[in-house]
Amino acid sequence: MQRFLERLAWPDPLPEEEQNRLIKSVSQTVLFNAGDEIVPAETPIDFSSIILDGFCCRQRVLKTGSRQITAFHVPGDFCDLHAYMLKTLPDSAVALTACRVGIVPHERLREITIVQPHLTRMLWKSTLIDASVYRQWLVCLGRQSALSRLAHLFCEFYLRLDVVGLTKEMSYSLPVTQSDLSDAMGLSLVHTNRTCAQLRQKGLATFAQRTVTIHDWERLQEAAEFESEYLHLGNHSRRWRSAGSNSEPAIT
Amino acid sequence: MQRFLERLAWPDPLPEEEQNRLIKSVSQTVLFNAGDEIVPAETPIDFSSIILDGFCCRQRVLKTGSRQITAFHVPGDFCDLHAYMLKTLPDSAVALTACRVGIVPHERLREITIVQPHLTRMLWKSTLIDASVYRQWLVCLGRQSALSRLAHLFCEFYLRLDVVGLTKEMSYSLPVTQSDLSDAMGLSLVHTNRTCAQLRQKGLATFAQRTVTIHDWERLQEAAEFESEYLHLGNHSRRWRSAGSNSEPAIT
DNA sequence: CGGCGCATTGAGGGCGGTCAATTGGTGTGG
DNA sequence: CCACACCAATTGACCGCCCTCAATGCGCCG
Repeated sequence: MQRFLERLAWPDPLPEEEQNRLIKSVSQTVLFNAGDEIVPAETPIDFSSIILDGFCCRQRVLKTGSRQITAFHVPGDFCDLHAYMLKTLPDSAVALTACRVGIVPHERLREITIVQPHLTRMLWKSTLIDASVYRQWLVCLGRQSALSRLAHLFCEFYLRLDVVGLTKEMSYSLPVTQSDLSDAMGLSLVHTNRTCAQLRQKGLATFAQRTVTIHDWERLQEAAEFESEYLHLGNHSRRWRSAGSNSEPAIT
Repeated sequence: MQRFLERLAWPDPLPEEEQNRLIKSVSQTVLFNAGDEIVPAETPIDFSSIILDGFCCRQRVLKTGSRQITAFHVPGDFCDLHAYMLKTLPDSAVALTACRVGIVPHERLREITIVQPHLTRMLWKSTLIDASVYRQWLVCLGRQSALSRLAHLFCEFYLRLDVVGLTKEMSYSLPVTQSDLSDAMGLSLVHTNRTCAQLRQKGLATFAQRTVTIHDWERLQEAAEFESEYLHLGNHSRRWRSAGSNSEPAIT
């Protein structure tokens, strides 16, 4: 929960009063197994979910059976804050690993919008960052090669996970299958596999044993045409403050 | 301005007090010519823009020169409400036709979040609908054929324009080039042209003289695997209430 | 009339898709 | 400890959707 609060008003700390309000708004925590549906598609819901532990995605399955992942969510992310105003979403949230999820009833969110304008803006902002990532993915899917897309995804995960302290040196655990990566980047499984091999051969990054290791951060970013601004992490990612070191906490 | 207000709390009417607040928050209106940059990329801004007349898009140009359009905006849309919390966006807003734009200083939006929680939620909601469209486009770009993508785009525009009264029978003006359509759907210009021809030959829809005419709404939706829910128009689009008729106003 | 922007058409090629088989790691039960 | 099942990763062969290059048509406007 704490790491979630750190990120919400990022890079500023969230006032204590608002922290408490948010913590109180979690009515319960729920556990899911890998593959479980956290939130079903096309079903009205009256709560939103924060990922406290584990990885999940939002996905849509077409009539042909093909799947498109529209977003990945890591610990600290709301996976369906968008449902607060929209109630029903056309895609479902699915656990990619075992997940611990905090449930926030929409009624509590509504109260927040009435008495906590600043916190409201921070929640709003977090959905706008989601949208910014969607737009970036549109650029990747529409105009970038398979190699660039995968490289971009690996860059994105690196920064997102770094903020919540889930990187170690230049590598991080990415507990998803190549099939998941394919369905996110609009590629076939076979081609994703070959592209991973290419990234490895070029000395850019390796994806193996569900772990990404970045060999050459500079060249990986170039290959991806990666510009981190769309993630709106400020320059406060630990990466930017002291490369390699992960000793100092970002915000208390 | 009025048609904008109708849509914001859609399908409910926006309370008069909030309507006035919004109207007052427009500090000025500005005119742009086709091709003008309405809002530059990577530049901090302190206002957001409502399209009062004309069509615009958000777009990103890569180093290779290729362009990806991430969104189209029609009259009544905020084209960069997302900039309210994020301040800087990596893509620019560009006028596709002559545009009349209402400028809303962020300071006014901030005041709204403090004293008008309901209106705040409606503005938040409109950005969430943007995000919902982005996710749908991700599905299109990632997993659908060129034919499906174009068909989907034509369906989407039909409903979005219908809500603001910009359709006539089963056709509407879409004042963009095939090149714009290509850059939105991640296709080459040549292939977009051929796919338009295919849509016409199949009797689904025609795009000519910057006008889309839908010949077979049912089959067009099938080809696109189009489900309108993601637009969150409720069932209040005039299309759904009385097909073909456009006499009764949706909301006063 | 010439220039310009957009639409259209043809030819050829490559990126990435599909089908299919194999390998390897892991967990389970005999 | 091995047999087996199962899943993910890997590799090969082939193919097609869509891209690129290039030329032509067409309407508009100065």
